[in-house]
Amino acid sequence: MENWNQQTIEDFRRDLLDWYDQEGRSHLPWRQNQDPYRILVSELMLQQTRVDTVITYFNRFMDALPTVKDLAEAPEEQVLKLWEGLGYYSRAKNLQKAAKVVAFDLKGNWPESYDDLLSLPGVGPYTAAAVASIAFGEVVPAIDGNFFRVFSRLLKIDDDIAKPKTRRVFYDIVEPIVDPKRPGDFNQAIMDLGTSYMKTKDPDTLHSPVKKYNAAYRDGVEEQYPVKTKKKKPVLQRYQALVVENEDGDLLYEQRPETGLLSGFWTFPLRAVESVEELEGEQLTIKPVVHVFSHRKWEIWPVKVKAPNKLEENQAYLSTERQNELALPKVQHKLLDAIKEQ
DNA sequence: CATCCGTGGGT
DNA sequence: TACCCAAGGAT
Repeated sequence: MENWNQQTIEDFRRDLLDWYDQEGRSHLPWRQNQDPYRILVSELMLQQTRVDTVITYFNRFMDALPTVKDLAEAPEEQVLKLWEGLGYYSRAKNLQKAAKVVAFDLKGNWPESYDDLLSLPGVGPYTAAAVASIAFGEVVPAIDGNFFRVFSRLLKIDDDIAKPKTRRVFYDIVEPIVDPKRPGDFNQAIMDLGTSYMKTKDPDTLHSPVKKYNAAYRDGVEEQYPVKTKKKKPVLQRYQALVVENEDGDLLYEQRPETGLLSGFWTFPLRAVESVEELEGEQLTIKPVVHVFSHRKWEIWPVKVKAPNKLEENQAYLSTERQNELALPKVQHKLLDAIKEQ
């Protein structure tokens, strides 16, 4: 592993920020100003999600709910509808919880330090550091995937970034490198670097503004970094989706439990089946609807069945209009498309 | 600490 | 196709 002296650190900051000032993504909508609300919303949306995907969601969200008070007072149904399709929906629920803390409990006075921001729902070490540095100028590294990748290559850090304890290793190494005069810009410059010249696949280090600091490139081992253990593949689960239409043309839905995957969302009633032979009712499609989550793969066979005599507590017939109002998970949209095609 | 938690894009 | 990845956090 490399060890930079003070002069190298200062040279690196200058080269990085000079490049950032010239070629950084200053056009991103959450970089218009340093409003902590806008920064927080963008950071929650960007967790495990690409910038290109987030931009549209972010602009729509800010148009609908421009202030933290607007978000705190909004119906959760509206917040989820604005989030529909982004995934990891607990982020949306936590974001609104955080907004309520700021707007109501703290009467609009934002927590400004890393430690205080950490106490907000949905705000972990990365997001707390990002908001503290970008919105409030605190000198703290915002260690995300870009940060891990960039500095693992620059300094040849061999620790497995999939291990939680590695965050502490990086923090100790990198904390002295963050520019104390421009911590927010420093963190964002690392992100811009990590998605351009130092991206995951096919990096362009030859033209990188910090090429001369890149030890892994110098030694011809850049593709070995970052060190990261692989994830396990999703486990296959088979279901049949019960499709029931009443005399008004409404469809039977079932609300999922308040915990777990897609918690609280409405879908067709899903029943686990061990094999296709177990399917009951009239099969509606030739091929199953397949949907892949982070850790599960659903194979769903829509079947038409007769209406139940009595609805369960968590069941209801929903009109087309109501279905459009609600945020529905992607897998439910796929099911609707599949039965519509038949 | 390992696992859970969505989705879309790239190869 | 099957797999990997992308500005992580809660439990």
